[in-house]
Amino acid sequence: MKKASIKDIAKHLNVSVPTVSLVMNGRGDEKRISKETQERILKYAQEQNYKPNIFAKGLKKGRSEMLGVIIPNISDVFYARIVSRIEKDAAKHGYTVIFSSSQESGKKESELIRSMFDRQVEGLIIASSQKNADDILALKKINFPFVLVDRHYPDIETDYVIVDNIGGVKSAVNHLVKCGAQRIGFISLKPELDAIKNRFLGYQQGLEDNEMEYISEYVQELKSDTFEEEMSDALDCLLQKHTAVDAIIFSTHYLTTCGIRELRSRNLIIPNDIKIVSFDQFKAFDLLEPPITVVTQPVLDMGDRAVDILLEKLRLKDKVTRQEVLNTGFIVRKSCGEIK
Amino acid sequence: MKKASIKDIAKHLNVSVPTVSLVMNGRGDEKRISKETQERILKYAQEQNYKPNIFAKGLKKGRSEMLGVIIPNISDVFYARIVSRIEKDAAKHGYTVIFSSSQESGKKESELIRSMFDRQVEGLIIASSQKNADDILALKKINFPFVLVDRHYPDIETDYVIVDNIGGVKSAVNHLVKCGAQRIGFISLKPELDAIKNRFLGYQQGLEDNEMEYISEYVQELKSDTFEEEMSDALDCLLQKHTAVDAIIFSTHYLTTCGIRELRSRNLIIPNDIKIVSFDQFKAFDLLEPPITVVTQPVLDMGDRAVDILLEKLRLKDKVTRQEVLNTGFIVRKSCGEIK
DNA sequence: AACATTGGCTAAAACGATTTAGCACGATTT
DNA sequence: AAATCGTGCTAAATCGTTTTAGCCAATGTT
Repeated sequence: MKKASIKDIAKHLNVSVPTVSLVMNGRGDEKRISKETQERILKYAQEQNYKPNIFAKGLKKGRSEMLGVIIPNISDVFYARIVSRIEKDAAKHGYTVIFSSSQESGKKESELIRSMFDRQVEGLIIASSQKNADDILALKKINFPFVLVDRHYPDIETDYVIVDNIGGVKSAVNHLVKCGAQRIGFISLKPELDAIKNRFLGYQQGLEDNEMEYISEYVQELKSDTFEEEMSDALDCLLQKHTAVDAIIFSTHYLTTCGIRELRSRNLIIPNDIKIVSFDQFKAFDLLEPPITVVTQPVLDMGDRAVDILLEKLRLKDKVTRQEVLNTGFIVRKSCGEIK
Repeated sequence: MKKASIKDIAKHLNVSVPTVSLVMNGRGDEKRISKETQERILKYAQEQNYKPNIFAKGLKKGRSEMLGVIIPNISDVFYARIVSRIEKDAAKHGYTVIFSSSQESGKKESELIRSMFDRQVEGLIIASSQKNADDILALKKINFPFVLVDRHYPDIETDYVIVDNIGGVKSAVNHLVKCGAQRIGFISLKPELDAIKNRFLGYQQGLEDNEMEYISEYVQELKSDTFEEEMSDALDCLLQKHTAVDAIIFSTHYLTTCGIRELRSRNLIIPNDIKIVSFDQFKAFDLLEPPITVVTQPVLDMGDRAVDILLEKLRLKDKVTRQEVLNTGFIVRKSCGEIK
């Protein structure tokens, strides 16, 4: 567990430093180092538990064998699971991952990109705050390998892996209609992220497909940092006496939990008084009374695909961009009642 | 966003490389470089967005400014939150964090320790599988700076930050007794981890403090990879007709969720038929019917303290070991009924 | 006038690897 | 006998920094 340098090895075996280096890098045959010498070197290196100094190697080769991952927030399970998958996949290919959270701040994200760049990561995987088009453009300009996950910039052509938000919400609308919903509300966030915009589009298109009227009062958009205070008013709007909705789609898991708390405090019974669907999975949703019907996102696949694409980019060094839109899943539970 | 080396800067300003280096490291005054030269260098470096090459620096100084974090599983919220805090704290002090998950495997953990060591991290924070005493001893032997969090080796003197598991469970027992529980069961894991052993000890001591008899049939220990299948039998044991328990303490959040599923399927009403307390918080526990009373762990504090201790160790390079046992919290909800 | 001090820098070595170019020797070819 | 080739290695340069030792000119001291 202590440090033997290539010099120590060379000295001890009476060979030159380059000879050791070549053999250790499997270039012994190519450089016609005799089998015998090769074996001596390999054996002794093994004994000494020799590991090349990563800084020396990085300095010479300009390669770090590190990938950077930037996400909004590691304590959100959603991102934690993506990262866990990325780390596992990257390790399989000899890459170490360093990650950092941007806290949804464009400025922090920008700093992180630069800092990772300075640390010579070979590629980046970014779930962007979407407030940082400048850096994304800069990365693209210098042809630095990166892949966006979950969040992308629709106006910038990049590699990305995202989820079919439109389709996901449409499937929720369709299911609610089948269960007899007539007036479907939509509680979402201020449409700062493309993903959120698309969930709204999915809602609209879902209504259209089912020949239902779009009523703007049925849509409530809360701020992501104060939704807990705003939820009550939002529900008031949706539940006004004469035109009360009989179903609600929540566009994120935390809106769902927050909304359920509020509905409970109004003594509304799910699904009798109101049916609900959550876009985005949360672990205990099956434990609630009633269990909550959800649109699920293919979290692990996103991690896998992002790494695949990044590694391919690293290998081919091409300028082709690869885009993937993954399908959502749907788990029917009791929060929408029965299909009629 | 491109690369200017110290050489380029030196050449352009007609000064030597060391001069630039000294100024950039704030040692200009100490080395009596004229104010004027210092300003020229700083200004131009700024313009060129000069960042020292991290490999060259690391090579020369033998310092990486990286910390390694090894945890069982990043997709467990508990560890995700710890890591998020560690990352934030470390960044404040100029350290980058690299982390990896051991998947509770001693072998994987050992590989990770070695790989991080090879990557020249300056210190490690480890939530150990506790199957890897050898490496921990080896690290200790060479006086490598590391801190254990959440999981420690009671037989090895190291720095660590853990939670008062005994006290936490005792507070659960006390509360249940106050609510009128007479026969308290305990559902836990096979005692492979010290933390789990201590939760059991807390249960025993809690009973003792309340002058209740310890009945071994009231304790069920499940395997961590098959607890879902075993839960049903475990509950059967606790709920045998004549001697059925009237309260259960679950020793982890996932045992709690699993247990609740089973209790529901038996149509047992919480807290009327049975009272429950969960050791370890889970986000939706307040949303269940009834909301679940929990023993909370000071997750963020653990992250903070671990980084504090590690940085102090790095600074002082002493051999003193620091141990901290953090207190648990307790949130009373309705799953234990009312205090009588 | 000889010596010491200060100010303002720089030369050169070092960190540990990789890479390029090429040497020395014997064997083979012409 | 000279030229060529193959074998098995090594010397030296290089990557971008930091650090140690010390140079040279100007000024101050005795």
